[in-house]
Amino acid sequence: MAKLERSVLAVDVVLFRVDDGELAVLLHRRAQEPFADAWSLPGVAVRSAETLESAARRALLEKGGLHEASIPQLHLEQLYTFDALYRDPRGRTVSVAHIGLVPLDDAARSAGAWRPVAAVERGSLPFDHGQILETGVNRLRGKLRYTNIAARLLPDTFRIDELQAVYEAVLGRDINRANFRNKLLRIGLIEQAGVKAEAVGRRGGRPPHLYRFTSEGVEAEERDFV
Amino acid sequence: MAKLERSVLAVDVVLFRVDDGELAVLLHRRAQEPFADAWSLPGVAVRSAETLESAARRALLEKGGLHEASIPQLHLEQLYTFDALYRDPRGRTVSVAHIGLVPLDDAARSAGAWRPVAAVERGSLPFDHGQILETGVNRLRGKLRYTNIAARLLPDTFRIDELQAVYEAVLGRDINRANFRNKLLRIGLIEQAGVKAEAVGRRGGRPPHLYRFTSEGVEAEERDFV
DNA sequence: GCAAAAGTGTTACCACTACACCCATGC
DNA sequence: GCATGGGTGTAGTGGTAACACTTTTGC
Repeated sequence: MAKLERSVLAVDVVLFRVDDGELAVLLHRRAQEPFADAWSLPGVAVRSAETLESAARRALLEKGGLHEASIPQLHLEQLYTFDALYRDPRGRTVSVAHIGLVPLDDAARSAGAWRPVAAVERGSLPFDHGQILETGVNRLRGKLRYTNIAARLLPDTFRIDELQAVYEAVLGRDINRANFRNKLLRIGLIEQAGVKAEAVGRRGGRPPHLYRFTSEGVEAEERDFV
Repeated sequence: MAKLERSVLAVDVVLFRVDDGELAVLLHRRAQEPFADAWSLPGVAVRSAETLESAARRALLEKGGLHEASIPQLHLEQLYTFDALYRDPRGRTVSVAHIGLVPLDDAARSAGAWRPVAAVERGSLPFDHGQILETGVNRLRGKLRYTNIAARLLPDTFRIDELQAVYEAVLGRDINRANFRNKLLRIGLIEQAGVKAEAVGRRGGRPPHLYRFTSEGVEAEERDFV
């Protein structure tokens, strides 16, 4: 069994994006033992002079394979602190897991090893990373319902069908198009950005308006959105 | 400024109970510097061979002044991990804050230094404990809305007016008696425990039934209760 | 009987669901 | 014109809020 004399504090990051209607997560191929060559969540040990968030961004830089420029803008938030005594065979390691979100249009979407969440076998991940991923997905689903966190998965302005695709990818179910639209506008979560989107890559049909999230934070909203 | 060479992992606990219609928190009078004699949240450094939850219970035992017998039964859950670089003047200390709940009838209610949450001046608490307390209150309020966490603030069977008092104390607002009752029974959160309560300490009026929380976990409920 | 507190029912309103239909554009 | 997708309105349904009313006890 692992030795427990010294404790290490680490961070692991569950970085999400929505890709072509699917929720995807960034994985990292481990170079060293233990679990060499296995796909894991990117993570690093926390240095004594950096915050957890800094460490999480460093994990994405050093282990994530993302473009460096896109990392400072990413939305990052704490997920949960995992502390099982023997979760790491090298010794006691407490890991503060984080969730990160990449916007649809970010260049980071083309870099790194993205895998559809539905295709990741939880048991195949090393350490307790399967549990961390599961916790992350559940948290993201929950926050989508009562916060405006979807804004961090989209560009500043977007079409409503893109927004709906994000909700459907994360929640894993279909949503009625008309009601989705009516509700989000009625409660003031989003508003028209005025201009009409150019018809890039579209196959005809009425051109959509662009929308943005309203500035008022909806963090403390009391009701479900969807 | 503090030195950052070595990192310490700690836990702090926000222990709640409802006392006479008021939400109360357990405080601890610090014996040593820094902040000697100040009232703070109970907390300890995590040992390398114990889990965070064990450390949190140990904090309640060593710093909380509770009866030892009531500590193993307490509901405990992680709140958030606080990591500001200079939150502790002695050096880098990352603290995994926890929420704890004591049932109404527990003997622990008579032990320790309980203070009404509304009366605790956040700025008077040492370190970032004011922020931790605020985060804890908000989390408790949130979970009351969509989980059965109120069960951990009550005995196994209870009267509906006691349950309502818990909700009102935590949420900080009045609730309509008839609708509260109808809804919680309709959605199956609680059920009759069959017997009628004895009229101990009551001043007349129809004797109330006793109720219990239904066994089905309501953790993942999608809708607000209140 | 009267007060007090538990328990039940009623009504108006509002939000959600499902669905039909209209609008604006490409071809 | 026709297909395609964006945008709007409506009827039915069900939950919520406010409140009145009934029931069961103590005195």
